[in-house]
Amino acid sequence: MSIRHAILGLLANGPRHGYDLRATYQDDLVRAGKLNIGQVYTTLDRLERDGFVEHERVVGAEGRDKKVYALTAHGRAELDRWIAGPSPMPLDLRNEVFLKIAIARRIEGVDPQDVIERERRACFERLHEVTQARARAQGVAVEDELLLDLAVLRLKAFLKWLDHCEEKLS
Amino acid sequence: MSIRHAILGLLANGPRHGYDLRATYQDDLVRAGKLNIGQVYTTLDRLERDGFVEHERVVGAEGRDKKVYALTAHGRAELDRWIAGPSPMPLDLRNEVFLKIAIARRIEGVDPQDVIERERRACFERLHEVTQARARAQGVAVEDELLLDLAVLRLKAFLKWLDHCEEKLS
DNA sequence: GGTGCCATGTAACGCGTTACATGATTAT
DNA sequence: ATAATCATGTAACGCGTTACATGGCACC
Repeated sequence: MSIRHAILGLLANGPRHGYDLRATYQDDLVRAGKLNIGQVYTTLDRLERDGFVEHERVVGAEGRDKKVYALTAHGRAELDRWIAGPSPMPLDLRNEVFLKIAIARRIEGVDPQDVIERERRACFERLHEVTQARARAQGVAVEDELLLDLAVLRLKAFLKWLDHCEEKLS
Repeated sequence: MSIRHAILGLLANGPRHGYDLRATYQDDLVRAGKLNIGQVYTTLDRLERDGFVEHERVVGAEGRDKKVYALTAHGRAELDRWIAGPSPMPLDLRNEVFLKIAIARRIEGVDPQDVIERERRACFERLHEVTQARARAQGVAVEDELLLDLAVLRLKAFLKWLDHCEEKLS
């Protein structure tokens, strides 16, 4: 549901067309993120179908055809509702590492402690990468920093959890 | 990709049929988790198509028809490869709360600090719920505890991040 | 006779990804 | 000329969810 709301959010500051929405998303909203252009168009179709946006065909000064989308009142209400409400924090019952450990415990000849150790190594490496990226982002853009700070906190929490798993399963 | 591997993992201890796989998943592997039975069958179809499993029609003692699936050598190799390799730890570039904050900053009349405050409250409540569930799980099953411990660590990390956001965006 | 569990599926939809196709304009 | 960018789409596939459909068996 995130891309729908991201697009609604970008439209809150005025009408835009699909290609422009993608550029704004990638260059301004989530600088490290990629947004598939095909998905933008299908998402806009669905938003229009649901009455959140409406479009107008505009022939630009250059002669290019554009479909310029604008928020409807309904769309603005949905955006406000989304921003005002809390985001779900699900339990992550399908966590891949958890599943891997649980399965490893059930198979003969596989040591779950080895799995934990390998995941820990990979997690450390990842933390290192992200920390370097964080250093490079320092002072460039606040939001880039925030996203990387979140990743760092998550990875540290995960490492703590892996230690915890090792203890409890020994 | 998690369900595919979970099913391969459950088949490592011997052949099973779809309905049984789902029951084992829910009652043994991820006790808090639900697995849609339709998805089990479509996943088994795909695993078979890819050569990871093969099935045999078995008429049970009661007269019920069962399709009993077994790992192929290829499937076992894939399972081992999955267990041995690290799990991806992506950056979560589409994190809903991050998007919400970023969008809130770009819309007039919306205060991102309010968004952060609301998310924090929701996060606290969630932490409280999960902590209670954790207490109930204590001593029942180690893996139930681990999953909830992970959730607790994640929520705490997220709360820390929200505090961090509040500072940096003020 | 009905309810519930065992057992298998299909269909429709949403969201996401990759790849392909089509044109116009702009810059080199 | 031709490559890049602007601009719009479609098609195919994977994975996930909900809902629907079918039938046998067991128990009350």
